[in-house]
Amino acid sequence: MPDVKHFDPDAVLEQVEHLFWRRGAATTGIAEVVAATGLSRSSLYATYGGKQELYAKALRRYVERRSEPMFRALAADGRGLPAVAAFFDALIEARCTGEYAGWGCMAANAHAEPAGPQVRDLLGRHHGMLRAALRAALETAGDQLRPGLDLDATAESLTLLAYGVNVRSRAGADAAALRRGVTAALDALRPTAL
Amino acid sequence: MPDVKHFDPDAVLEQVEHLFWRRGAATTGIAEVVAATGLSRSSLYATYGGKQELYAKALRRYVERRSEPMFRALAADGRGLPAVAAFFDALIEARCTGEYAGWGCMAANAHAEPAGPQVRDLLGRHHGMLRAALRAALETAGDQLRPGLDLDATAESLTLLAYGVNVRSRAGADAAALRRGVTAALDALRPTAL
DNA sequence: CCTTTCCTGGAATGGTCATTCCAAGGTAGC
DNA sequence: GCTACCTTGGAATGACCATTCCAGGAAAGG
Repeated sequence: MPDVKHFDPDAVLEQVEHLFWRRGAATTGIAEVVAATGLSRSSLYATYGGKQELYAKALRRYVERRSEPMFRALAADGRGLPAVAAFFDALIEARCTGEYAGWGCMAANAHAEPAGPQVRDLLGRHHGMLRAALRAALETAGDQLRPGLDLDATAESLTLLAYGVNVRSRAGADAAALRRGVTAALDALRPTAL
Repeated sequence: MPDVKHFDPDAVLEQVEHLFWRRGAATTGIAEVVAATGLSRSSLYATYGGKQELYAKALRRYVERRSEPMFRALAADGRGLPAVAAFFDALIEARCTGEYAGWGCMAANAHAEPAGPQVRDLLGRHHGMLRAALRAALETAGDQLRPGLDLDATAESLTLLAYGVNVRSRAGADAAALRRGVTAALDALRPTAL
């Protein structure tokens, strides 16, 4: 009983993820998925279900395998503000140079198109985990931060900043400009130098 | 020679703008545009061109008639930080309550889909004008700001923040949370109270 | 080595897409 | 009131969409 697949489902899903990430869900046809993966239509449908499910699975892979590892590293990094700065540096680097430049963040992109409950859950989870990671990083910042700062609200503002970076990077925003904006936001959190 | 149209082209374009704004370009069919406007296909094509041109015209209307008036008001308001706070309050109010709640910003949404040169120009213009307006407002803030602040970089960071608000509001983000995030970002710009 | 079982590939299908075309209708000038 | 012209509405068109189906094939158990 060869109930083993003749291909690696996760490797294929990664190619699908790349396709939906770059092109979006609505404008990407199954024919393109077939061409990109080399699989046949029937194998795709049998393995992953229809297009909506396929997109949801690809987005899930993106969130779990790409976003959340970065969020976990940020939350575990105990350095405080330098950790936050490193996170944003890595984000801008990933968004503006290399293989995925100009693709933006797949989760941020997904906000623009009509989404089913699965996708909506993933977007809420993405936002919640980023916010929690930033909050955790800020908690370790101690006196790197100006006194009296509301950590919850600050984490929320940095989360929104990250979404802004993601969106604008898709329009080919200048990496240096993004870095300046992020640096300004982080510098404002520091105590006033005397 | 009745070269007058039997309808108001701008009123129709506003309905089209609403449709594309809410539903996105790729997922909206011409049939829906016909149903929403009451016009016939031939009138639409004769007046506005094909779907791409129609979308570009609708986005142009959005930028010129909705975004830029707010940007101009922000740039002309001489109050400094309160002007910026009022701008963000109005933004969140518009994004989370009333007729357009959950629609996000049409220009921010447009980042997610493949765009022709016209659309790309409009997105650059949108970002540039918002950034310039924030910069102008910050210039009038005087000692409401902590000393030594880089106004260019701060304007960029607030621009990114606004895009973040726009994106997240499309996923039904809580208005109060957005307000807290914005407030934290603005508070960080103020001089430290002693 | 043969049978059984499930996966695979390509063709087939009904629906929807953007776009075009043509006859009908209404208005301005004469 | 008549003619000429432009706009309109609805039907027609060809391409592409997501999805399904069926025959062929490869691998494991006996």
